[in-house]
Amino acid sequence: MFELRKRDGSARSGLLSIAHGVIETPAFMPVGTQGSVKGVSPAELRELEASVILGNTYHLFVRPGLDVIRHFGGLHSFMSWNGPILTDSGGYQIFSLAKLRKITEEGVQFQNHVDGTLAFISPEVAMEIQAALGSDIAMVLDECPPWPCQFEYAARSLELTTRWASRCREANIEHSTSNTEHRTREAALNFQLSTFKQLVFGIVQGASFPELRRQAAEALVDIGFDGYAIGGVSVGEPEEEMMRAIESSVPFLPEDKPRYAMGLGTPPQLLELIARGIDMFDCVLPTRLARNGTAFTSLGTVNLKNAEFALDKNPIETDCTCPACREFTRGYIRHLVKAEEILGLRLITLHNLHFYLELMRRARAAIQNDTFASFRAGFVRNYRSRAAPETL
RNA sequence: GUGGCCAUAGCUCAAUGGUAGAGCUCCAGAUUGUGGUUCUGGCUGUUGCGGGUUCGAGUCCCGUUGGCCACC
Repeated sequence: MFELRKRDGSARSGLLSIAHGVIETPAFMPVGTQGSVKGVSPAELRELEASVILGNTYHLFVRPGLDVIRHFGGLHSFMSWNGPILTDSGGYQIFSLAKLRKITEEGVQFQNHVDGTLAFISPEVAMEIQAALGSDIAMVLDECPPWPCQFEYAARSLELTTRWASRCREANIEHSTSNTEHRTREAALNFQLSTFKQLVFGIVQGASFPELRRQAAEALVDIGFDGYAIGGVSVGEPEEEMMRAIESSVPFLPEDKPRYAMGLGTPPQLLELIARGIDMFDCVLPTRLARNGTAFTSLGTVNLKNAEFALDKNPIETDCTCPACREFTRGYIRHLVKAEEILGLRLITLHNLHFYLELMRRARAAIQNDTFASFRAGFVRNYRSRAAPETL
């Protein structure tokens, strides 16, 4: 259940209580696509105070597959993470990774990107997989239209996505009951999994068309979900268009349910989105950029591979309390990255996740203190990307 | 000492006698429901040195220096 505790303008702070814990919002969810936040152990995630992580239905379905996941009693047990998990439905990946997609009313047939095997995912299958994964929050299967996208295509796609959302809702209810019976045969280890009800979030699509976004939101609210995501953003569109998609969706979502902007975003974007009433985020930027040597700081991103850091004895960010900054210099981390030492990627990943999670903590505190607007303005003013001032 | 082979970008190597290139390194950039991948740019040359032949030499000839191999 979601308890909205504080508002500051349109920004909100709340508590989302789910099976494996409580999530304070606004919240950032580190992405753990294949049952692992790349390079980071569950213990480290706890130390970073990550309250929820994201797993991916598509990837885990393709590999290791449902039999293995079931054998280990679900994703929590498999990866040894006992905190909340949200699973993406795989909709986005089918469109970004898989080949030979064939979309029908029933579902999507595709060739997976690992070994090319043909597979089929329908709304019911997506929910079955997520039930087997045992995630706290499941996402509906959606079609994520590309950008740019014609109105006709977006409208037709949205109708299908809406029908799929409805089917996912029904499938979830069935699984919640049948699951309990099934799970009682599992080991005691899994008892907890059998006793909770998986939440389901709908996904607002509609590309860049405000009228479609509104239709999408209203249709989802009619069906009734535990939370509402905004999808079809961060697919290459300009930032203004992304913000417009958010602004044309949020007003039609209920106040008392969490709102999740999928796949976003840069630190300034997160604050802009919080200011527009978003509660949850996931984004690969902190982890992916880390693996390419880019670290987030309050002044913007720095590419630690750059020669200027070779002799730098400062931490990535002064006063940062993350595991990387407590012990290591920029010069050393630069060396590790240049030498392709795994530790370098890990340290920057830890730092970047810390940066994102700390940003959320500060945002929550600011909302509590009714100072969010000035906090946001101050942060954004301070934040500059050396790489690309316009985009990061 | 004699004979042979070799010498081109920081490295490993290309280049019919006709505008000296590639990969790696290095220097930068991209990355938004994952992409340790990948992609995109950029810098670098007295072609070991000195002569000669030629309209034109990294390429052919002579000398020389250095390296490697074989044989005394």
